[in-house]
Amino acid sequence: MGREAQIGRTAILESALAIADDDGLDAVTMHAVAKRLQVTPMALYRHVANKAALLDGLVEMLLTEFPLPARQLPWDERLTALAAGIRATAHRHPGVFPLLLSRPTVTQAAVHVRDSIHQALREAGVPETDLGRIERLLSTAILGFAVSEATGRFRLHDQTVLDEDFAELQRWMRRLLPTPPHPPDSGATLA
Amino acid sequence: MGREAQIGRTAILESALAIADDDGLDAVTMHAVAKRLQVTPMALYRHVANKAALLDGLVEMLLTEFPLPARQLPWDERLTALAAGIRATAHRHPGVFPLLLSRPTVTQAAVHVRDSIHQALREAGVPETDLGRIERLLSTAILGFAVSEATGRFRLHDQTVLDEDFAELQRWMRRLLPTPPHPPDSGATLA
DNA sequence: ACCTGAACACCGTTCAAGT
DNA sequence: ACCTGAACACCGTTCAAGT
Repeated sequence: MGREAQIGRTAILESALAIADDDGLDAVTMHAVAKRLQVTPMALYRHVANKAALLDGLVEMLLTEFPLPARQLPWDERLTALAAGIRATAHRHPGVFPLLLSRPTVTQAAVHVRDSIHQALREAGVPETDLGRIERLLSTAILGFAVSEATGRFRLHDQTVLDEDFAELQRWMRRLLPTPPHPPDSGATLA
Repeated sequence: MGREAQIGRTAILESALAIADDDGLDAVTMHAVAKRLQVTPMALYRHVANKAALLDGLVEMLLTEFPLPARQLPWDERLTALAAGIRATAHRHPGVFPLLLSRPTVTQAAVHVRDSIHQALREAGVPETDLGRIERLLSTAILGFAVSEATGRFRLHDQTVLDEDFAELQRWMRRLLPTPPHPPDSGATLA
């Protein structure tokens, strides 16, 4: 019975991501992915349930790319690094990235990202009851900006302008959180 | 030669919007729109250039729905009302709304919305050089949240939770702007 | 001027058949 | 177990033809 598999779920997702990066999300069709793998479209259905499942897999790949910052870093640097990493992923994969704004946090990788933000907010002094809300609003602001860049909503503006926009957004994030991340390095903190 | 037109651009857009509201954006096909108008798909091409132009038209319809608040209102109430109106449009048209996050501000209706925000920010004391940046960040945060609701990213949360999320987002907006909108009504302001 | 009919190259997906 | 071939009901869009 056995027959050595020519393709697998990972190869399918990698092909689909490459197509999306090169030619946009609309170019990701079952036919196109199959062609890139030198296989018929129907061969894909042994490895992914359908096209929706394939897109879910692509989103999970992006989430896995987000660089979770080391726990040793101060919480504000962790938030800043995570936001920058998310934005970098949007720049690398503008075709797939907008899908992130329509997926609830249910997969493993998505939960890890959220937990990382929760932990940083905890250390920032956010009360436990507010963690969910603050995380939703912060991640929505970051995702909204990154999606806008990915889709070309800001296409009339120079990259330098958008970089400064993002820096300002980062400053807003900091201003909205309760406590300063580390006290100004004066000896007063020892008193 | 003349032959009385059976359909027009407006009827096409209204049909397309109704289909999107009922069955989602993917259900908006040239065939489906034509069928609803009791016409062949090819008849549409006399009134819209192609499907992309039809979707552009839908976005313009949503922008026209945004209720621009009266200029007599204090600027903070204007921003609050505009944000609430944008969110209400997302709730009414969840299928089409996410397209707003991929369109630059070029059409007439979009420019009117942006100008309305610019004027409110001016009265808030935002320096002229910062108007563009602040407007982009504020509108991105509002759109990001509304799109998240429209797509179902927050589908695991109750409506009451999301209402409170949005209220908190509104408070953030206020906190980030330079001056208080109207002095606290104590006699001290007369001194 | 506006709409139709026929046609084309695509889609996603099924089913039975091959190895 | 995995892949293929044939098939189906759709897509967006063209072109020439009808009124």
